[in-house]
Amino acid sequence: MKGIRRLAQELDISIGTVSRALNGRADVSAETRQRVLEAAAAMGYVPNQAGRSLRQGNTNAIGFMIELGADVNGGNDNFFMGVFDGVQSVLARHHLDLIVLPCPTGEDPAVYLQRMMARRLVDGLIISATHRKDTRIDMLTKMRIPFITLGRSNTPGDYPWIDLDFDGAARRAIDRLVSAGHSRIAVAVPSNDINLGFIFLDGYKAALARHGIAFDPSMVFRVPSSELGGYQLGHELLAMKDRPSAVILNYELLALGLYRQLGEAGLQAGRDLAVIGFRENPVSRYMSPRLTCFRLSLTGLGAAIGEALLATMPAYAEAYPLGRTQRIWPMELVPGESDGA
Amino acid sequence: MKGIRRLAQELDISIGTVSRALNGRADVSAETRQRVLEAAAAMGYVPNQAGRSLRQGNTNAIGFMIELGADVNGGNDNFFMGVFDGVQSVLARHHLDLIVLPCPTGEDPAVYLQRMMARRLVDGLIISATHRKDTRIDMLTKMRIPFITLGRSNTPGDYPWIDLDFDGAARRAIDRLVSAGHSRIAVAVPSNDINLGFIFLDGYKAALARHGIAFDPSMVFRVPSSELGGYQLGHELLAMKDRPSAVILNYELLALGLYRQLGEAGLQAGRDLAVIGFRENPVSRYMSPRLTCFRLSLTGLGAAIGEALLATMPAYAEAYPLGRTQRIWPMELVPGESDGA
DNA sequence: TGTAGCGTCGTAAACGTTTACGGCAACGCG
DNA sequence: CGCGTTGCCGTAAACGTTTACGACGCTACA
Repeated sequence: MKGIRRLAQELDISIGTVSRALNGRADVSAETRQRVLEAAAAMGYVPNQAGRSLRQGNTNAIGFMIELGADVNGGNDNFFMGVFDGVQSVLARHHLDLIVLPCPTGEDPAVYLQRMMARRLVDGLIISATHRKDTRIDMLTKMRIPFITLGRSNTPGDYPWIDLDFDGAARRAIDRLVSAGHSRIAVAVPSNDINLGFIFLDGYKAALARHGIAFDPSMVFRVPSSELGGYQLGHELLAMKDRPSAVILNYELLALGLYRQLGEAGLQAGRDLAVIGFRENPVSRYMSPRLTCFRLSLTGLGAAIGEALLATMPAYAEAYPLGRTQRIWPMELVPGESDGA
Repeated sequence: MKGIRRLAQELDISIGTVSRALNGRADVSAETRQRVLEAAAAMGYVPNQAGRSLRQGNTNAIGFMIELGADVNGGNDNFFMGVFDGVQSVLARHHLDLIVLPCPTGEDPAVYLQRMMARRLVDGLIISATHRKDTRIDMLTKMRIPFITLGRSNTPGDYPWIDLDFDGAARRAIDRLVSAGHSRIAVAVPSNDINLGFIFLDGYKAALARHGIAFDPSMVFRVPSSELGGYQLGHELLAMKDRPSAVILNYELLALGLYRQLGEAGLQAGRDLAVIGFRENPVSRYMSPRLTCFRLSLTGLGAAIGEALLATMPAYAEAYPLGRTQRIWPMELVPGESDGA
């Protein structure tokens, strides 16, 4: 005899009553409930999730899919660790667990996602690193699985998302550089189809236009989102005949490789080239010169994502009124030493 | 009508036969199997994991618990991303999925683990960031859940583990520094109870002894495993009356803060202080000066962990003969510019 | 021809829960 | 006193699989 049956036998009551007592239903006397809870704690009983899932058709878990491929921005650093913390702070209030689903490098994210959803492991899903055209969005809507994306995609449709303020960051970076006298400003974006690069680039163009500066396609550099990519960027910049005086980076760790390349040429960021990076993290905070970049609350972002996801699930409608969130997450510019200001 | 029942009805055969056909059992004709597989693919049928788990008492998933606390070495970088890839390469061969269980910052890892195991989400578990005394090990052995730890603990018992070669790394770092003429060599280890710091320190002491250098407790610095920790380390080093001429770091990103601190004093690693760090990653490869440190294959490590875990599970005894692996993972010294050689 | 063996398949129980339903006693009220 | 209501509980079905068991038809062989 195992599980709830053993517990019921021990207490000499029916398994139905035990279940109701544990689940906090009203039709069980206070005294019985007390006895059940104590016995459960004493015997270390915890309901079998498979049985429970089978019966009620849900899992009480939320999934967070990440891509392990090195070229995906954020896969390389502590970004997700902070976000996970934020998501869990919300989920914990509803007895939901967070499980992370790491898509192996080289596997098609859509195929991986299909496999994982087939396992019915989670009730809702957070997907990150949205691509320019992301088939996962159609797939999830078709499967009627509640989800939210961390990052907009270009895929049409009215799906929920939360995204960083790439547009605002690009605009403020340009504003800052222009008012410091720069007019030839390069931009580095990812070389893959992750959508954030496209948004960043759009913001860059719009900001230039606002200042009456003509867009020059030769100022756009597509490089891998890695330290190596920054090194390559530096190489290309140094090889130009009339070098830009400033560059804004879509990924902060590009700065490390760029610094290295500049240093090898006897140059220095801030003095010989103004650099503004995208996201503050411990590394960018301790680089020399310290990177001028944008700060955001990772746990705050995670919590917002968690709440927005639950808001799409009818089961949590009383806590989070049903709705499809589409939201830009704000970022704050933190001045460093790399932009020469 | 849903699931396997619908599939059976469609084909006008019994659900038992359908199940056997899908699971590759012998007692089903080749023709029937073919029809079933085609129909399943056509209807997009995939077995409900809850039903399957309930019946056969397993989940076909392996868990990987990580701790999100910032002070845990590895939580800050791409370490786990590489290891996940390696683990999955092995698990995929056995139709096992990897799910990552992130313990929130501030929650007791043992309590978290208990909660997650109660869900019966996984058949086996990988735990990382082993503490000096890690209650999770006793807990898992008592619960008879197959597991392996990434990192030794000081907890007694004959449990399986794979750990990096901290001892060898410390020894080779010391050898290199001594033969370059250094005799006052400091060491930085984590300020928390993660076990790897203690092993590193033991290796440090043993290596010094081998060279006939007396151990000096004032050469040991316990700092948080973060860039800030490195900055603090630099501060302490610079404040000493007779400064060591070299330092070895148990965590590579300490170097970033240390470099910063040195730079602010007009000093430079390699020239004014020899620095050897522990683990190579993209950041340490692009720092200036490039960090002399130790390289390892992350995916190779992950694959070894996956195989060692499966070797503890009777269900996979034909693929991996039963046994308890205890193994030191080798690392290779990659010379940089930071040790002045 | 009888029978043993084999290949193939259907039947039904079992896994551990939750929950709809009904029953029973106690209680209140007209 | 009759009857509806309420509080509490037990019964049993249902969730979607897997698998032990037995049945059936066929072949092969004595």
